[in-house]
Amino acid sequence: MPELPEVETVRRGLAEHVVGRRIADVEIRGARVARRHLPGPDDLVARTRHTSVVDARRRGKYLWLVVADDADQRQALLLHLGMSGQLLVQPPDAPDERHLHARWRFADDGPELRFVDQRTFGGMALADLDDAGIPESIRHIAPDPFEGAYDQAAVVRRLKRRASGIKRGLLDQTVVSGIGNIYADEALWRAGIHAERRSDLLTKPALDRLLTHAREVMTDALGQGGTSFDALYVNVNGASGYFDRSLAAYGQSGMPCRRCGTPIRREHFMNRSSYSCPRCQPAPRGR
DNA sequence: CTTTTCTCCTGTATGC
DNA sequence: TGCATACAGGAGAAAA
Repeated sequence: MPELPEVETVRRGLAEHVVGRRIADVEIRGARVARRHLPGPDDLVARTRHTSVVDARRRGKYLWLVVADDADQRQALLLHLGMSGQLLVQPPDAPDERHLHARWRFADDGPELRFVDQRTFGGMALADLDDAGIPESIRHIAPDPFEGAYDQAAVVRRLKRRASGIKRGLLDQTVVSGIGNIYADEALWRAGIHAERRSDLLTKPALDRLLTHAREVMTDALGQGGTSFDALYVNVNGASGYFDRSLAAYGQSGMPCRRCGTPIRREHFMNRSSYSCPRCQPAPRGR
């Protein structure tokens, strides 16, 4: 479940291993992985081969390679890992992965880049960059808490106007991006707020503290290389992150709360699981 | 307009 | 043992 810390870990790997290299060839297998590139996979291949990778950037859970052609016309190769996507830097002679969907070979004949995705919720598309350097197709995605463009007071004002559960707001990528189910639960646990508390009934200071916890828990996770529960999330070298050992709420049902010892509970919410401490995060009345 | 629900996918775990 | 079902959930389309 790659969220901001996991995607940032991957972005750093791309910055180290791919930026500065010239793409010699691109191979896309099947129609699904490039389904959001409306002109089709052949168009994507034709427009990215023989370009140079000049940057690797990220907003929320989206990341993109900035590629430049010989006239220095720049475009974004926009990538999303979805649930199970991996970007792997592999020796050209490494055997194909079971769910290999795309491969980039480079003019230097060095390691190649591969997009592997078991569930294919992830994918790629080409996009134009706007004046701020953001791909046009993700203009609806709000800045994430690590960006200069992030305005926490503005996010607080938006959450203060929403008449729905606070966790929905945390997960809404048009409000604040990068937070998924894991870090939403961790931020809510740190803040002592139940997922279904109404966003507009929380105080602005409480919303501000919650967002600060969200940024801090993602900073902590980034320091551990992200969270891995299984082999589905790995960095570009195939290595797992270690933040799963530090999770206080997510996936911890039955384990004692690290603050008060009460067993962590699991509830169903928005067609997924929510984990919280019954004592530190009391459910709102009238539910 | 805002908010909610549905759908895409496949490997793993669990139940009968 | 074998088959059916639940579950993991990001994001966008569709519905309310």
